Amino acid sequence: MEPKKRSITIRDVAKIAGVSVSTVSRVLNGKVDVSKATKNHVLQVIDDLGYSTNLAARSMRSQKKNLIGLIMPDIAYPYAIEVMKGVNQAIAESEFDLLVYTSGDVRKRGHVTSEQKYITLLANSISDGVIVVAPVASEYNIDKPIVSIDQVMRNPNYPAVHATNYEGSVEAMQYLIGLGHKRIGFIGGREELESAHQRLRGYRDALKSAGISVDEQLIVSGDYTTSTGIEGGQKLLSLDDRPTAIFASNDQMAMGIYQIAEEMEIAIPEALSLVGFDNIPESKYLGLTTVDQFILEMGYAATQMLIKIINEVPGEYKTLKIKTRLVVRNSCLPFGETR
Amino acid sequence: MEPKKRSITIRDVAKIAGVSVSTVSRVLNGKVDVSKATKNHVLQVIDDLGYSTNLAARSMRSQKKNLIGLIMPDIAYPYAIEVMKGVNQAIAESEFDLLVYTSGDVRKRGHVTSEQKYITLLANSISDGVIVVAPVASEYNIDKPIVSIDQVMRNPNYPAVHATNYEGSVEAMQYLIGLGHKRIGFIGGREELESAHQRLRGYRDALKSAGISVDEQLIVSGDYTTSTGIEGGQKLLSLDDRPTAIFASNDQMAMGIYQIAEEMEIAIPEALSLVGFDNIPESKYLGLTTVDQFILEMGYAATQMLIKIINEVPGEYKTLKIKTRLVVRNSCLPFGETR
DNA sequence: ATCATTACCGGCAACGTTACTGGTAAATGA
DNA sequence: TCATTTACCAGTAACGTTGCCGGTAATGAT
Repeated sequence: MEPKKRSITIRDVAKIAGVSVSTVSRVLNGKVDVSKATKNHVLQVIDDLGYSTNLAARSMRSQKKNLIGLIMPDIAYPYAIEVMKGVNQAIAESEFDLLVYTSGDVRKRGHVTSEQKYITLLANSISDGVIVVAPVASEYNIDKPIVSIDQVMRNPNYPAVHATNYEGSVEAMQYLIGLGHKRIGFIGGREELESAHQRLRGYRDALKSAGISVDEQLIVSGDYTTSTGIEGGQKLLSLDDRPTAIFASNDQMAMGIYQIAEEMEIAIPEALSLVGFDNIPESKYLGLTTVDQFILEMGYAATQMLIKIINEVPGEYKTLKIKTRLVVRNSCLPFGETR
Repeated sequence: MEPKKRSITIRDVAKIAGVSVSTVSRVLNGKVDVSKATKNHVLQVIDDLGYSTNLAARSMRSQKKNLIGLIMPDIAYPYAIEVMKGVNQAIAESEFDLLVYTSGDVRKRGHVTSEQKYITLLANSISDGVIVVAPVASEYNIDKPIVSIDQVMRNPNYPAVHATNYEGSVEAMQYLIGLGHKRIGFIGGREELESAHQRLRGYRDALKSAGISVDEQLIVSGDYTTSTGIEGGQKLLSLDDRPTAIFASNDQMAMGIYQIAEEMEIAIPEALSLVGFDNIPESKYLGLTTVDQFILEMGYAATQMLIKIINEVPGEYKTLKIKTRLVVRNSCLPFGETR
């Protein structure tokens, strides 16, 4: 356990093996200009000494790092986890390794928008490319490929993978409307994210085309977290003329609604129909009807795209839209039924 | 989108700001020897140019990196995710950032045990310390602090955080035995992990002290994955004199048993009592009775411990045992009841 | 036997940063 | 006023690695 003063360097290996530093480097990188005998010998010494190359130094000197960075605002929520699974899967099939990077709460150090800072830091330093989830900035100061997951606000020039948020939202609403619901509440997502806007737009448009006027009272704001789901649900369910259905713009907020509804003794689906968005694994257990946006697949696709860009395989790399799908479970009932 | 040839370096900043490189470095690191005027000016230039320090170079030169590495064999299973949550929480409260590292399937590159290789790589390169989850190697060639989660096989000298696997296993078995079960199946975990051995030992000992002889037929092997849960369950449930209860040595394998039991039309808990280990989030939804080993807390504690070691706060850093707790849900029934 | 080619390897510079050393001008003390 | 401290800053040497250039010995061709 007593830490060594200095770790073993390539120079140590060279000295012991009786060769030059560059020779060691060459065997390390599988170059041709080295005889089999010396190669084996050096390899042996490397093994004996327990040498391992210093990533920092290598990455500083050479270009290819075989490392992909994944940047997320937080790590501990189902959406993020699903993305990671997808990314991880694509990574496992590739020659790359994954570096998941989270700064916890990025605001803790006093910078309000340090997202960019972290991205540049990571990207310019040690990775070949970056995947950024739910990006809030519109531009990044980067000399490396970057692919974003979830829609990008202003700058559509970055390659991105995202779901058909608008269409999915419309479909969910049509389902609810088709069940006969007219007073449908809506809980919005994080303002800074384009997905939140798209889903709200879908909500409004679906109502309009069904000839139902939008009651602004029924629209409350949230930020995709469970707690705002609870708050929003509370607000909506305390209304004098409370909604008979709620469309939460993600599943996690829908989970919050389950909680507050139970607390207020409003049965789902008997007294309240509920639809979510995302289809996180928990929804299956909850029996929540939701819009599947294939998060895992998005992570997978984004990673594949990034790898292609890094490896410079030719092709057009633009936004990739993944079709959502409504999965009906048992959190909804037709309006009027057993109410 | 057109990548720049070279990223902006500290030298560029220095040139534009009309100061020396070392001065820029000093403002970057908050040193004192720099006037307010120049400091602000340099900061301005940095902002204008969108400069960000190259982590690799910095980490090569200086000692402190403010980065902690988390190494896991895989990322996409509930246990790992819970650990990450805990680690992430401790990170958020600290001055450190987190680097989650996974090599996908480490075997894909032909090295059977590259776990060590990856750890040394990461540790010696860019982090101040490493947390390794479910370690299989007994020794690491590292000059940085290391804390392991889950029990370490042979070398108890590394500080580690782990659950009371043996005691938890005994408690689970006593519960099952207390319900009147005598033929209790067991599915084991990954051979290389100490936790697997401890849980098996608990199984055997509990039976012995209850005066029940161990039927080796009832012990099948697994590797903590859902699929081996299915296989093991199949084996056990196809036995002529099949068990009335199964103790799966982790929840994920228990989930596999739910699947195979449903397929074989064996009702849980009516026809089969089931107990797991871990208490992953899914278990709550499944209604699985299981041994909670507070995974998240383990991640949290391990991270705190590592940070203390890195910051050299004095104290004894040995193995920290976290007490397990049996959480009873509804996957078990007394023997003979509604069978 | 001579020349050209090839196989192999060592030396040196550079990547972008920080630690250290030391130097100059301003501020302070007598 | 002069000496001494202080505040500030520039220059240089590393950190561990890889890329490039060039050099020697062995091999092949004639």
